[in-house]
Parts: sequence; structure tokens; C-alpha cells
Amino acid sequence: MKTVLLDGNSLLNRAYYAIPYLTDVNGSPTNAVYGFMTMLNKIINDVNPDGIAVAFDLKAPTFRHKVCDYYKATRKPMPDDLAVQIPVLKDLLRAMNIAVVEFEGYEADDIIGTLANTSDETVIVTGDRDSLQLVSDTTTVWLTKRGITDVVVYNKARLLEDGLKPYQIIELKSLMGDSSDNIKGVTGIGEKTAKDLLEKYNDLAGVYAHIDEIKGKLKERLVEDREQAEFSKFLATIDTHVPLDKFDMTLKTPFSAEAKRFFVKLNFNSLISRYKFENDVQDGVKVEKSETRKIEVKTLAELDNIVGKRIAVVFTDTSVNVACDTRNEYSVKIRKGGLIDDGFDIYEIADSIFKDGAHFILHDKKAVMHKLDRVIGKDCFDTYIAEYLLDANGNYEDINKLFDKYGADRSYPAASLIAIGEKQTERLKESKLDKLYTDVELPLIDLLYDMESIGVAVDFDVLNALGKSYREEIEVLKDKIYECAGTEFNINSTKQLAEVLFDRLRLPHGKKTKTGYSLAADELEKLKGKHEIISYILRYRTLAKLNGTYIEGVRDLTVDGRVHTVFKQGMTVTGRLSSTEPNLQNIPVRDKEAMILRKMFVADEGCTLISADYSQIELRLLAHFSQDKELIEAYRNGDDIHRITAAAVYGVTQLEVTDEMRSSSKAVNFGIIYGISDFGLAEQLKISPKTAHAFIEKYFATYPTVKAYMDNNVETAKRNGSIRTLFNRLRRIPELSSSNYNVRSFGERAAMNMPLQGTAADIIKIAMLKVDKALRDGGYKARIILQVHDELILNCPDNELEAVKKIVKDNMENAVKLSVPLTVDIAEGKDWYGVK
DNA sequence: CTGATCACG
DNA sequence: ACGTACGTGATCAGA
Repeated sequence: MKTVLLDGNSLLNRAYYAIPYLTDVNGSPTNAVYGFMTMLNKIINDVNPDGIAVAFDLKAPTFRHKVCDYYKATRKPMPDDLAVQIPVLKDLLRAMNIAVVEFEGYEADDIIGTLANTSDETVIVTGDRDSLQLVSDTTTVWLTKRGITDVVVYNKARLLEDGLKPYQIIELKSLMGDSSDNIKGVTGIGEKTAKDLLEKYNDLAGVYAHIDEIKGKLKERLVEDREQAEFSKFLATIDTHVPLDKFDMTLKTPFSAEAKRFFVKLNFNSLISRYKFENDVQDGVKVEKSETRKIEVKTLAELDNIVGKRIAVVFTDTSVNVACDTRNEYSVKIRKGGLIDDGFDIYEIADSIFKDGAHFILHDKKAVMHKLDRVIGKDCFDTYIAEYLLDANGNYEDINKLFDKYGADRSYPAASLIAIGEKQTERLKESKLDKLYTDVELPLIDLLYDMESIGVAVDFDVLNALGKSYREEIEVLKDKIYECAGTEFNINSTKQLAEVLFDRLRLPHGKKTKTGYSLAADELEKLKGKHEIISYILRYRTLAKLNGTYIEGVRDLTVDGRVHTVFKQGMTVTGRLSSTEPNLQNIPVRDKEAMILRKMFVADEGCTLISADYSQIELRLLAHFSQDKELIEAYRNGDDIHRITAAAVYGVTQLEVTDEMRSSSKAVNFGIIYGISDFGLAEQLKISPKTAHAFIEKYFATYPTVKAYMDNNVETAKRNGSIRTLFNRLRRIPELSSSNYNVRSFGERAAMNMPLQGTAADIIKIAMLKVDKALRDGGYKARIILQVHDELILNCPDNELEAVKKIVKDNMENAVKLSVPLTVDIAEGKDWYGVK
């Protein structure tokens, strides 16, 4: 049995001063409780105790106060905003089923002392040095240092290093006194003298037994204050016989769902992930085993007969599960290896289930459609996409994650999905996400399915020719690099490369990473003049990247001459899509030479690729949200925004703006979107943080509304623990309540960026739906095939080209109405490179 | 399975 | 005093 005993008042006090001001959703202070819970988490993780108890002082006078009118009389009163947190902490601990122990007339110390030697091993956690007297063979004291998670562990050995035995802590205090408790000790004796005396005479009694050996002033004072010293000893001695009733201090983890809700109420979002909680049944949708019948479906006719207002369908590896309510779960086996008796073909099963007019509940409808290679009617509910809107921070592509979150029973997947779908429908409405779900995300599923199904044609002649030239140059570079290094090694290994550059070639090193010195391109760039190997390595890196990722990677994923990327609709926290297998959202374009890779993505026979991209959509949104008159005016006039900014910030006319001034201002404009910082901008522009700081100050002085808008984003996000886009998409930012400056700052930047990046994501999704509808309504064969965040790529039959270009541009530009116009640049070409 | 690197908006 | 730009995915090394 291993027990942890915490001094509630002492630790809460430490936490209060260590953690900056924090509040819960109602504005009540929570910093001390937050700090306490941070410590508690560390302690539970480090000690892994069987039992735990938190002792508290009570307001009522203790036996010490009763015999001593000046005991602790010099203590400053507790600040109000700390005092109010004591009951909160106690309630929270009780919700966590952690024993809260208090006893009238005694201090927390005494309670801890009483409990200390009752189990095999005891760890006392406190900020009070007095507790060191409790150290024994089985008891250690963890003394908190200044912060909240730093502790010094005192066992007997550690104490002896300080020259003291545990009981001598009391003797020491009775000699030297303690100003914080207002214990007087012997006048004129400090720590040094007290320790010397104890070393010679062991304890107070020993000192007075040999009082005649002590000379001069010291002896006089000892004699004079003898009574006071002995009384001090009485006051300093922890009473280990508090008449406590028996109670259960077993640590019960995971903590209750009630405790989790308490954490949510207190806005302790970042702590929730660190503690283990039971599934929140109240918030969940437990489907009781006894309530659900599992029915094995033996014939397809039986499947045909399953009808209901809504039908949940879940595919597992071995079966298809169907439910219309939470009482009956039908399960049909999938045929494996062609054995007739062993179930049915999934396409046959699907034909029996997916009939027109029914409302289906699916998890990841797009994946289901790909699996079955068929379109499923529009009237669906997708639990994956619903959960994405409710909790963009989690990824619920894996249905089991969803079941766990809702406390649902995995063995009844379809019945569980019915219950989860109901709960999500309620929650979407409560969170005002229902419109975004119904009008945007849900119809987008079908459009993305089409885009993925169509895919993009790949020209293998181009791919192979580029691959060949890359590989040839890589071979030449390899030889040159080995020659420079004087040895053969794996150039791709940062570890081996570091050895060559820093040890063998003795080149100077710059920035550090977690594992060593950085060898990233911008660091190597600085070494370019120092050794010819550097430029070979940089070139090698570039080509290895292009060949590995874009040539080999794309080649492996090409089927029948086409790649079919998968757009992840529930991956990003901001509402953007992401693209995988292959990622077609990061095909080179910034580098002129690498851009040639785009030649391998081509339009279909008789077709042309159209590219349509929003011009500066996020900066336009900044103008819209901040309502800055100058920015709005500039966009309405179609002015060059970076030039306008440069003119305003540098205080010159637009004509006087140099290229350099414009490009710095462009970097600032981008930085603003990311939640600018001195260091970030300095890094980007390769200027000093000080210059960067001045730049930012000047920018905000020029555009005070932008500053106000950003500040307001942070404030709103801190108040709610989350922030929304123009179309209500929600992102929770638990980092905002972190006590760690860096983590919190990250949260603040994320809060500034989300409404811009997220609204842009909303807008292009709306535009995609409009464009797609317009093309279908107009009977055009042109289709959107790719989306790259602010850009759509379409494959368009040549004879539709002019009409489709207009449809795309109009629908994108008019997707939403803002205070500034949205403009779209259109280009076309036979391959992606030629799109200009 | 994580970290470093580098491709994109 | 702290130590960074926001959002992604693929590849490679090396535990």
C-alpha cells in the first residue's frame, strides 16, 4: 500500500502564486485550483499511489492558537480570490472521489502526521518545511519549490546531508524560531548557531543538560529564553494523534464522469487529456447489452425486409451490421474467399440495404461509397462528419474512437450508431453547427466522392523522363559528396551527415534541434561559402525529395493512368480539407524548376484544365472582419494591398515604395494572419527581432482596427475556450488556459488565425457546391477535380471552356457577400504546369 | 512510432 | 525571462 498525503492549504497557496490569473466560464478565479490539479496529476503519475488524501486546515482556532495568542498572528490574510477557491478545490476533489480530510482544532500538518505511518509507504507533498520532521524509513516528504511541478524529495538520507535527523527539525525550530508561524525561539539564535548546538548536544534537552559548557552571551540568551524555547518546541511539534474517524483513501481511477464535467466547467481543458476519466455516460449514449438483441441475418430477403424511419449501417471486416433502432441489431456475414455458404457479397448486401427513400446513418459516408463503388442517396447522416464539426480537435475517422467517446457498446455498432446520431443531431443544433453541417459539409461529401472518383490523369512519359533525369543527377552528386567527405555515408541520415560536416570537415554549427544540430536547408545555406560540399548536399536534398515524393510516390499511386487522391474532410482543426495518397495539395510550384513536375498532371483527352484561385482571400477576410476603412477601400479599388501597406507603414507615397519595402510589408501582412510575433517576422525577413518589433508596432499604429480585431479574437477565445468562423465552425483552443507561456501564446496565435483560415475554408467549400451545382444544372461535363485551399482545378471539355470559366469565376466570387469583393483569377492549360 | 526535413496554401 | 509565425502530408532514419 502506497499512500500520498497532500497539504491542501499549502499547495493551493503555492499554486495561487505560481499560476497567472485564470477564470472559469463564469469569471470566477481558478488559477490556484488549476495549479493544484497540475501538481496532483504529476504526483499521481510519478508515485502511482494506491491511496490518496488531501488534508486541510479549518478556520476554527487550533489547540496551538488556544494556548498561544500570538501563534501565526503575523500571517497576512488570505487574498479573497484565493479564499474562494478553497471550497471549489474541495468540491472538485470530492467529485474525483479523493478523500478530503479536516478536523476542527487541528492543522493539516497534524492530520498528515497522524496518517503518515499507517501504510507501507507514504509520500507527503507540501510546501511546508515543518513536515520534514515526519520523514522516516517509510515516509518521504516532497517539498515543492518555487514553481508548481518542481519538488525536492526528502528521505532520511537527504535530510542527513543537511546535517539533521528528522526529529531535529523541531529542535531546530524551537531554537531559531520561525517568523512565518510567529514562533519566537531563542533571541539572537539563527540557523547557523542552532545547527552547531544540535550537532554538539543533539536536542533541546541536551543543550540545557550541558548548559554550563556554553559560554558568554549565547549561554545567557539560552537561559533567559528557556521557557520560550520549550514552548516553541511544543508549538512546532506535529501532533500525530488526531482522533480521526476511519475513512477510505483508495485512489479510484479512472476518475468519474462527474469529475470530468467539473473540469469542463472550470475550463481545465488541457488537463482533461492528462487525467483519465470514465466514459461520460450522461453525455454518452450507452446502449445496454440487455436492451439490444443481435439478430443473425441468413438470407438477403431478410435484409430487404428491414425497414425503418432511419437505418444505420456499419461495415466491419467480417459483417455488415444494420439497425433501425437501439433494440435490434441485424448482422449479415460478408462472404470470404468465394465460399457460397459463408455469407454474401458486399455488393449484393448493399443492393438489399440501400434503397431509395430511406434515411441512412453512416460513419464516413464517402469511404462507404468507395468501398461499395456506388453513390448512396443524399438523405444521409454521417456520424464522422458530424463529430468533426462538434470536435475538430479529435479525429474520429476510426469509428471505435467515436464509440469510446460516447461510451457506446462496440459489439452493437449499428444500434450504437443510431443512438450516437441522435445525440449528435441535438448537439449540432445546440452548438449552432447544424446549418454548416446540413448546407455545407454533408453535401460536400458527395462532391468530394465524385472528385476522388474522377481523379487526375498522369502522363507517364513526363513522369519517367523527369525521374530519369533526377536519378542521374543524384548519382553524380552522390559521388561528389562522397569525394568531398572522403567517405561514403547515407546523405539522408541527419546523424551521419552531422558527423561528416561537423566532425570530419569541422564546419561550424548553428541552431539546435531536440536531437542535435539542425541541418535544415536554411542552416546549410549559411555554410555555403565554407565548403563546396554544402551546395552539393542542398542540390541532392532537393532532387531526392522531388524524386522520392513526387516521382516514385505518384508512380506507386497511379492506377490505370490516374491518381485518385483522398480528401480528408475531418482532419484539420480549421475546417480545411487535406489530401492524401497522394497529397495533391503540395505539388511544387514555388520553385521554378521543381514546378516542371506539374507537367505530369494532364487534362483528359479533348479537355483543358482550369485553375481558379481566390486572390488574397485571408487578407480580404481580415479587411472584412476588422472593418478597417483603408483596407476595405483598397480592396474595393482593386489596389495593390502590399504597396498600400508599405506606403502607410513607411510614410511615403505609393510611387515611392521600393520593391524591398513592398516585400517586407507583404511579409507583415502574412504574419498578421498567423498571429504575428517579433521573432517570427524577424526569422522570415532575416532582420533583428527589435526591428521586427518596431515594424509590427508601426503596422498596428497604422491599422488600429486590425489590432483591435486580433485582440478581440483572443479575448473571445479565452472567454469561451473556443472561437468560430463566419459560418460558425468551432475550434476549441484548450492551450489558451495553459500556465505555460509558450503553449498559451500558441493558443493566442491560433485564435487569431482560425477565423481567417477557417472562414476561407468555409467559403471555398460553399463555392465548390455552387460551382458543381451550376455545372450540373447547365448540363456541362466539366467537373471540379482538385481543391488546393484557395484554388479549384477543373477538367473541362474544350467546347465548354469559355462558358465554364465564367461559371466558375462567378460562383466563386459570389459564394458569399462581404464588405470587400472576392476576386478569382482564372487560368487554363493542357497540363497543370501549363495552367497560366 | 517519433523527429527532422521539405513540399504546399 | 521566456522562444514562435498559421494550417497540412510524405519520406527517411533510427530507435
